[in-house]
Amino acid sequence: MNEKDQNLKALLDVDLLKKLVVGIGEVSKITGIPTRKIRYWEEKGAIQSESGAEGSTRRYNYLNVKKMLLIQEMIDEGFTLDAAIKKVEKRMVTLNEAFRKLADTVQDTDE
Amino acid sequence: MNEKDQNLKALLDVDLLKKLVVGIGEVSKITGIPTRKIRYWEEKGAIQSESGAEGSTRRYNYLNVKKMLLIQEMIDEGFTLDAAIKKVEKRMVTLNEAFRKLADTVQDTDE
DNA sequence: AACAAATTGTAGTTTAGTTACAAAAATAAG
DNA sequence: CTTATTTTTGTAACTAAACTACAATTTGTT
Repeated sequence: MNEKDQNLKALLDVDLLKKLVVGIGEVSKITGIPTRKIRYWEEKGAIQSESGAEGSTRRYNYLNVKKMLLIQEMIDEGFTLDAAIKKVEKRMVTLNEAFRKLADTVQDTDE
Repeated sequence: MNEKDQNLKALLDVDLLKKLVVGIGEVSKITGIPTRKIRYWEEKGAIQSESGAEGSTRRYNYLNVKKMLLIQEMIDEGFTLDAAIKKVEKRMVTLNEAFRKLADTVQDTDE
């Protein structure tokens, strides 16, 4: 493991990053998407919050928020919501995979 | 910029990471530290939430949470709260700096 | 115009968080 | 062991954030 990776390892706690889940109001502030719209997108299946049980409040992780930003981008470019969802879904496969790999790189014990 | 850095750049949106601020309940779930204790530590100046105005709710970012975890570690090792705070404060200088550098590495436009 | 897709509004309710008290444990000092 | 200090915990009364479940409006298509 080289120096850069070690620095990264010391700094970036991916386990922690995964647990940093924010409320819908915060997501709205971050992305500029109204909360009402976020809930609608979720109804449509565009995004999945970690709400767990019914009656509890929605929580979104890093990748969820990223996904919303991407969907919004697509829509701004003129795609319909459905088309945007499909496009972004593909993109997310790669991102999820990359994220998993990053977790490995950073979390692995020294070689 | 090498391939690894590029992958990292595509994946890790540091601007977004900075904005991922969680509520006190979430922090409590993540760290195992009771909310009451978190507020006490904040009174003592051990941590600083991004609560802005009075009456508003506390928000904690990645580094805030990291700091709490470190303080808890120190306490578990037998340090007093004050000693733990001082120790961790030093550690955080480095972490903050490393974080700033990471932001640069990842956010810089291609060379 | 007519239909469907997408977004927005909101009343009433639940959940999460706040402050400002005080009390109880735990640790250190005399 | 007693007193003082630090640290942690409890909780009542209140405010802020989020939820659901309706419906209405706006936007885009045929």
